Amino acid sequence: MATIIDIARRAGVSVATVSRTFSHPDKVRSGTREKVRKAVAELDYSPNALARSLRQMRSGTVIVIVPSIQNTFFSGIVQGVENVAHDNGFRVLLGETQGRQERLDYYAAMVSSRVADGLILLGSLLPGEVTERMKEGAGLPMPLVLACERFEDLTCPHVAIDNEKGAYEATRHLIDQGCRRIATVSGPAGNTLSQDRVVGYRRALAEAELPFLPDYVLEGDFTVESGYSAMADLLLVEPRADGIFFENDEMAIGALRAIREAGLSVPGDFAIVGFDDIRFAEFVDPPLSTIRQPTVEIGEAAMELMMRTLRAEDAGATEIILDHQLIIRASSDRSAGWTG
Amino acid sequence: MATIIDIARRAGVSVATVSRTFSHPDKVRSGTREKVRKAVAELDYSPNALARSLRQMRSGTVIVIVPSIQNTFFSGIVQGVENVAHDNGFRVLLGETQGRQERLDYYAAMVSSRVADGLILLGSLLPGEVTERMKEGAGLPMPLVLACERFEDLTCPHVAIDNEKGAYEATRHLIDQGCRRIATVSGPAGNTLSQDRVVGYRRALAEAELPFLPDYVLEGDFTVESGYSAMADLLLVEPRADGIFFENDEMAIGALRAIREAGLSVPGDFAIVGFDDIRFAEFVDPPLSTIRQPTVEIGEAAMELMMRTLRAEDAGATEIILDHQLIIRASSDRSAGWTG
DNA sequence: GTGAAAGCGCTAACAT
DNA sequence: ATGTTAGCGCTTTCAC
Repeated sequence: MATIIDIARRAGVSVATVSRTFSHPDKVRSGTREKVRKAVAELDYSPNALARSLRQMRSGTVIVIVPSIQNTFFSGIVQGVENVAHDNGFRVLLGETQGRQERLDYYAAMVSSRVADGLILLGSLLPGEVTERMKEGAGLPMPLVLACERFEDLTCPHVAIDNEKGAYEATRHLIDQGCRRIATVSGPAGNTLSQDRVVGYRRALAEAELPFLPDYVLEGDFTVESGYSAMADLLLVEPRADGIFFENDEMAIGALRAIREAGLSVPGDFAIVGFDDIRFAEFVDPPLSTIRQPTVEIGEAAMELMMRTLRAEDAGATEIILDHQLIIRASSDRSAGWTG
Repeated sequence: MATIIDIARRAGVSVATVSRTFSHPDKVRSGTREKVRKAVAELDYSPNALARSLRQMRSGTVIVIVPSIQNTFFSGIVQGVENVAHDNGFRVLLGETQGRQERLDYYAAMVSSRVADGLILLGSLLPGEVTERMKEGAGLPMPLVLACERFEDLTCPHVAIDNEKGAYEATRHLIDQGCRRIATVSGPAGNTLSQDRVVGYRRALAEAELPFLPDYVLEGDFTVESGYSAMADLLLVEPRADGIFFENDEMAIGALRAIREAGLSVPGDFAIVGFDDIRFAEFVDPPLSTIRQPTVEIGEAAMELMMRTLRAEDAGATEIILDHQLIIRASSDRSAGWTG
């Protein structure tokens, strides 16, 4: 495997010139550049990024942490991250945690060992190292940007939508459709994003002077399966709800099955709204109303914040809130019946 | 940021000893080991993986290439890869191509520049570098393992299921359910995996002495959207099909919507079978019959092959074929009506 | 069991 | 514009 020395020898120049040809081409005369390019082609050389990173003390790589690549919601965000990373000469790699702390800590260790320069977190987990530092009241132990989730007591650049408002609008929409007994299926209790959405749900109820009933608040974990079983539980609650706000689309899709199996219908018996607008949302029966998040923009903003952090501009506690959008489909449309 | 020298100084030993404490603890007396561990804790040291990789000439990282993290099928495979990687002290990172050649080439370049040691490919794309070398009749330019897809003229370790047989069984099952006019929606034409499945479909037809009608073979691209539009086309074909084999579940789910919108039913008007058994398959209406692939096992086998390749054991053209399974759900069950 | 030292491939400061 | 060289942090002979 050819090294920079081989190229230098072959091109009849110094290693410094070869290096410059790659990093600062404008500082090399074009004739020289040509000689180098020729040698590179002949020997099929490609620079050793490890050596370069070691020397430069930065890897030029960021890792995006997703809870699950099975969750169809993250793709747009990753796309956005990559757009900006590419413009800045950075690589993007993905890590999947499957909700396991150890897995996240494993990726965090890659930053500590300088395999990557920073982490963009899409999930609801924080590296153990970070949690410890927070307790000590110290700063972040590594460059970190949160996309979507926020954490109590953690000062960290962060981009998201206004979850409280999104949930409020979803619930409000159900009320406008004539629902009066509105339930919700939330994410895991510790999840701030989920908590924010529950707050929005309650605000909409309060504003419409509808009672808040604890029995109408079920806890899920954002999976289809949990939506199915939460719905099974909800079917037993009297009086029966007539509208349900699901805190993500996957759970809503799981619930559709439970409702179908019970011989009930949507939106006739239950008007339904989800959250995220995943790709399947408009293909289920009936097509799912939902809150669409601007995923690509979230990713772009997150990577911008990461770049600022890495340039030591200290993005600090910068918080970027982007706009969401209520998408009305048949699952909540009681005005015209529903034809699918 | 502490380096190995800081630790050596603090522990009162040489850098060699510190290094050995991490890499070959058995070659260090336990008392010495303890001193080192103490210094490490005090200075919050973590070894610079770049320096280590540079010295060892291997990065200890493999990249798994997925076409899209929106495709819910890959998660299990990644899980399997990680199981084996972890046992071997390897890191796993993901790269998403979104079907774009440039993106794949970008990840391939990470191997050339020694950021990663090899690539595990889940998609239907090959790095440009590899394609070129193939034309020259040369060997692989980098460690590569194919999971799922195979390529003509490419000698490369590879793990998959028997796609031809899976498709045969799916089609055969439709025939057993009484279907006589069976259509199929394939993947992109160039895709070998898709070609293999079409072959299996045709074999089942031939065996049952059913005619093969080109009009009954539609081309999709494995997305929900393409399933929807292929189905829209298929609805216009006379005589109308009564059974359809979709080469993946996503397309089948898209088709369900088109069928619904046409006022037709499944499995009454069309019995349907998909492929992959993605998580949503049993939650759609009606639940989808499908061919389940042993995803975790595929990933494990792929990483085993990668390890062999990296240990220069030259896995060569090793091919591992794993068992699939026909999952029968309501979408193809005409024996008992369908209750969802 | 432990230490001294060479060197992995590259970049950047300095010299010419 | 180009060359010389130190050194990034680590591992690994080779001595002792």
